[in-house]
Amino acid sequence: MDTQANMMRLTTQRQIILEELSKVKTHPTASELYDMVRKRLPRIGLGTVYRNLELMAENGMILKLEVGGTQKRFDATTDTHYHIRCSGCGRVDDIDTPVVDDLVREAAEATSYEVLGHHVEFSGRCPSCLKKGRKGDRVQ
Amino acid sequence: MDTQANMMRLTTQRQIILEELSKVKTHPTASELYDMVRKRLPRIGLGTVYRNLELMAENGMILKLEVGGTQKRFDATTDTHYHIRCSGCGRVDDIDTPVVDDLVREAAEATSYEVLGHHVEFSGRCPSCLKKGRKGDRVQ
DNA sequence: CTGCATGCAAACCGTTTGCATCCCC
DNA sequence: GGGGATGCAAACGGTTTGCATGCAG
Repeated sequence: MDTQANMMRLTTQRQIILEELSKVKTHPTASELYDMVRKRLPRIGLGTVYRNLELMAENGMILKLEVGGTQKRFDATTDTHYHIRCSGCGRVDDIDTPVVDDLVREAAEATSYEVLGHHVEFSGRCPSCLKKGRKGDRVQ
Repeated sequence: MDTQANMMRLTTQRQIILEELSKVKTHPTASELYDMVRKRLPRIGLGTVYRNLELMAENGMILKLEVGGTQKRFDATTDTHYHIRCSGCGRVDDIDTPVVDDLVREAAEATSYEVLGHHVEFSGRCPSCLKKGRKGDRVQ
């Protein structure tokens, strides 16, 4: 009921933000995205990026990932899928694992909440952090 | 290898923070905990609370929940379990659902990461927010 | 006496917001 | 001409950190 309702204008900024986000398979933070977009729109403001990411997330055009770490990350792929986050460098990748809808059903039985969705986040170490050795564990 | 190694001193502050955290089944934020602890240790500093929560999380004595929302939450129960977060008020509760270890196995096969753990976070509306009606959806 | 832990306050960093201007309808 | 969108910069809120002091071993 929020999804297609209040359709917003597709301004140049919004379009380019969306394009840049769609272009990558990483899950950039707002300021990473800001840097990417700024190469094409040098005068864009950080605030505009935040505002539009928020708006597009509300309208279901993109996904706002509230994963671990300090910064929010964004994803142009909106259908439910799981993520894995590297505890070494904070990088987030998709995990190509079947979504377990049963989880929601089970949860619904186990709580007095109205269960609306779920997200699974794996944690681990990405290949390049593995290569760098087992030294530092702390990040972000 | 980090867990019991650098064992730290159990200062009064640490002990009381731990006690207060264990006392509740909610998953308090650092400043909620700060308020609770301050009733017993009026001169404690917020920094001390943060420092000690961080330390205890590193030593596996407590869990740092990096769930959605802006603030981190803490949990004295350290064995893996899932959570549900109210999109209305941000409250976080345990979900009494069997932990799906298969998830980790599947994930391990689907990625080049070294998979270390996982967390499932459900989202929904808590009883009291349901009661308050369906109006505002936005929070935190 | 020595060093880790604390209290305090300032710094930090990601995000949000107020406001004047701009641009599209 | 009017209303939403933008750029800019200041404000915000949660967390971290530097530093002088305190306290346990």
